[in-house]
Amino acid sequence: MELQQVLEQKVKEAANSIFKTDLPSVEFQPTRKDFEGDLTVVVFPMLRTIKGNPVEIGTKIGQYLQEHVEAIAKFNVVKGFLNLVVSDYYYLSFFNSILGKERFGYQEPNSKDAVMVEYSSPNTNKPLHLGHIRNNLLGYSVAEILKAAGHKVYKTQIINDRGIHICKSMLAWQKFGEGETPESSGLKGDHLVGKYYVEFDKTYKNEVAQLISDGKEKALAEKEAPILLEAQEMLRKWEAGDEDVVSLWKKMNGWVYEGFDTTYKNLGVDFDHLYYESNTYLLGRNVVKDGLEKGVFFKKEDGSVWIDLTEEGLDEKIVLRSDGTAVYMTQDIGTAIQRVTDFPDINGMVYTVGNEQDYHFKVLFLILKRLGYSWAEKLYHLSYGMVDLPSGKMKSREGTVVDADDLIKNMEETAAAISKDLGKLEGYSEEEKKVLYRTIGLGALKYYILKVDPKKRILFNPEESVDFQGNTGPFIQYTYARIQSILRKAGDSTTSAIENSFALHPKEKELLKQIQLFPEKVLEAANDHSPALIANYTYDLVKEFNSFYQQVSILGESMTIKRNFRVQLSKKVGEVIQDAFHLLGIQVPERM
RNA sequence: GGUCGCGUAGCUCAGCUGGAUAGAGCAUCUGCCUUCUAAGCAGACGGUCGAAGGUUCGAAUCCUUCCGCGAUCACCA
Repeated sequence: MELQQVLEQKVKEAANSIFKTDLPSVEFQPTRKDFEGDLTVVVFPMLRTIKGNPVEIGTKIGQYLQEHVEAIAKFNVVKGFLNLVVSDYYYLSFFNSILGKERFGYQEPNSKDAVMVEYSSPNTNKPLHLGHIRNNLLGYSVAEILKAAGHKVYKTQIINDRGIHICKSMLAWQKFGEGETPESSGLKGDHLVGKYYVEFDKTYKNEVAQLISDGKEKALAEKEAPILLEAQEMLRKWEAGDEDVVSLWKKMNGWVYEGFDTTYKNLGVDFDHLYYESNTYLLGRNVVKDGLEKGVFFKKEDGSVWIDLTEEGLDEKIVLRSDGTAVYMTQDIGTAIQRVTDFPDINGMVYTVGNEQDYHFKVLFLILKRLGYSWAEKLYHLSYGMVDLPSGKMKSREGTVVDADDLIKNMEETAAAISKDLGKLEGYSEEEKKVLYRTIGLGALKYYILKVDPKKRILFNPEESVDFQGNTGPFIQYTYARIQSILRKAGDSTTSAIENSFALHPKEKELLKQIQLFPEKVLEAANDHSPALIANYTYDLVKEFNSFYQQVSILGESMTIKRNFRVQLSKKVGEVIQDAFHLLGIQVPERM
């Protein structure tokens, strides 16, 4: 990075002194594997300001660089590409400069604006499923990446604890539950509540079918099924503060939270601050009233309030019902403002929500901008694709979901089975093994999901399950474990100083180049809100290391200088793997 | 219908701020455990980058049109 800046300067200098022209910019790229060199200057763009043959121009600039830049050892020109060979000395100096640095690649903590990252935000009427897992992993990872990029980060979620959906579970439990509790049934709280949500749906469907066979029209039957009317009545009571309903609501939500907590803990995600919709759903109405006075919104004859977004190519959007009650949008406006009030230092928020809500967030951000909030410019919808099954969409009501808890358990079991098969864990206690199986199982799952570009949809086939070989979490964890094994055997060479007076093996040089990329990858991932960039970077690093490991003897090297260097190089690769995986929320094992 | 996103090897994905013969993994096939963990390494096979135009010295990458898949356009959340 630094070298590239120096080179850009020097190339401009060269153009100036040789061709008497100013170059607006210089284009670099890593040299392709099939050519000699480390960094390549593309000559073609210069032809706009320098007339002549690209090979000649490249050669002249190459000569200039070789003479004036110490780090450039050699060069060659192929067509319009000036390939620069960077000296071993340069890479060794670079390595020395980061040797003692912890978390090389992370920026100074809290050196940038505070950002709030929202993720998870589930409904409280059913357990979490694979879709929530993607959301959680993405949100958590992006939060960690933003931290590493220097931001202060608040992780949050808004728990959708009120509404018709939870009333459905409550009602079904009241009718059919016979006082069942998590304790009495042995069911995890969220699963118990989810069970009654499914119960409700069954009854509802039966009632609708009955009404239809009695001669009702379908649409009417769906609106008038007695159990639905009852649920709606229950919601009204809740809003009126009916004691019995509220206390049932508290009890069942409590069960769900306990269940969620377990799942979050197992997944390894956490939150700094929680918002509950039951506290925030009334927010926003005053803001809308103010906005109405300021002319941001307008009122229709029936009293409903709207915003006109046709100038932006969107439609009119309702922000307050004619009866004065809030819609989803009203609430989100209020919540956003509330958050900035609660955490005055935040300048920017990330909403981790599926791409089915793209339109909603586009509108929300526009409204906040029109209301004149400066931070509204820095809102980001981390929109991700749905996780689908081969059979289609996951539907909780119909039971066609991959349950989060089941999936995590499955992954652990698969990891255990493979580990036992390989049998490399002699000396490990049962407890240590359990921890390891979890590390590997979760590593496989998290990597599998995070390595794909967030905006792409994922087709998850439970039959084929998640791989443990190739471009996978366990592959990377395995490399880390191998490195730790070397370090255990290396003795004092893990800390001895590095001399930079020897020739690098090509594999060593490649590794150093790859390590050098880490800081910019972190910034890029933060900028793009994409954990996939970190995953792919780590994979490339690890592949490079394994190739080195295979070809070059580390502990078997007889020259002490080289042996020490290789040990330290391996150690640093291990650190980068660990730090990179930390950004994905994945643990690394000492052995596996 | 309008808007947005996606379409790269049999499968899963990189590459997309334009640059050299488009890269990995899985699957299939071939080698490599008397040397630091074979969840590994080395190699073979496999591509009209959805299609057609355009911009450019140069396009998987940018623009237009079309096709396919998905989402969205509620006084639902």
